[in-house]
Amino acid sequence: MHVSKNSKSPPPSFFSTLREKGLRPTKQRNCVFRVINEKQDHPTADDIFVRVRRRLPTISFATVYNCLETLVGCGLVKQVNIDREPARYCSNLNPHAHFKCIKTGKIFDLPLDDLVLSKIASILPRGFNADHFDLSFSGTLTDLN
Amino acid sequence: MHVSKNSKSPPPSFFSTLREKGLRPTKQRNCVFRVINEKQDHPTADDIFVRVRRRLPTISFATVYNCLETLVGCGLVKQVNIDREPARYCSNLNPHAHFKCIKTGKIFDLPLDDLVLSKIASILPRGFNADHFDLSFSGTLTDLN
DNA sequence: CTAGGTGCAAAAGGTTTGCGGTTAA
DNA sequence: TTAACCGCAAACCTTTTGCACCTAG
Repeated sequence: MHVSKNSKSPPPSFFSTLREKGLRPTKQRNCVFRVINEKQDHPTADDIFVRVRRRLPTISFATVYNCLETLVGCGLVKQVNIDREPARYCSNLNPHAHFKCIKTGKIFDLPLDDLVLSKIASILPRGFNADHFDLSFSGTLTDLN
Repeated sequence: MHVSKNSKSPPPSFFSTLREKGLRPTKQRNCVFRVINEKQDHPTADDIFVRVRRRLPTISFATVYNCLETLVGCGLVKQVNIDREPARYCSNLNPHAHFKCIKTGKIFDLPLDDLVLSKIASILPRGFNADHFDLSFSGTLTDLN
């Protein structure tokens, strides 16, 4: 697994990233991308559909799914899969885990530093080459006043 | 207690665990449990249905799902969720991560020792109390000859 | 006896697909 | 101009549910 210094990369350019792959920066894709970036609350496809539709009242569900697939494929957003729940989408492209509060359903990002990343990578035996990993927790939050 | 490698009876924890919860150790539950324990290949509900049906030809899909839910709820088996794929079931109750080979689809267990477990727990900020975590990798296997 | 479990069929729910019409480059 | 994309509806696939019948304790 690739482990690098924990430098925060500049926000990816929506237009240049798509163009590099020969894909069109359509208004639907742009709008889906902006909705995910505006509010860091890990919306589901359904949440995104509702928010996008306020700006593009004719967009369809299928197009939202298509846009999400494209954006995830380009690395412009991340898909978050926790248990068997509907997929959520996340604009945080830095290495992080997720914590889901089982009382509120809210999802929190937990940043992962290089030390933790290398410890996680050390789990892999020789010959196991990971492209990708997912770490998620679920539990409750203590009210610390 | 008689214990042998090739014993066809399930580990006693099956009966006592269910009884402790006031649940019945039915032949359907027993069979599902045995199928998961016999072959450590992370079968899906569908795989389990096919294998169980060879022994209990009248068992229904819904019953397989019900049994799985019961067994997972009792802690007798673990449900493995990787990405958006169908759930898989696992008899390894020790702390472990999963590695999925993207070429073959095969799933491997990666044991987690106490040092790694405490490092993983250290990711949680104050006030985050995790009941549960999931760690999974995906990638390829190098043929090491 | 009876609470709990099974089997069946049908539905739910998230996601994907096929296709005719539209649009960005 | 034209390949890529959109919108719509229908399909897909895993999982859940409602209900009548059955069974373990």
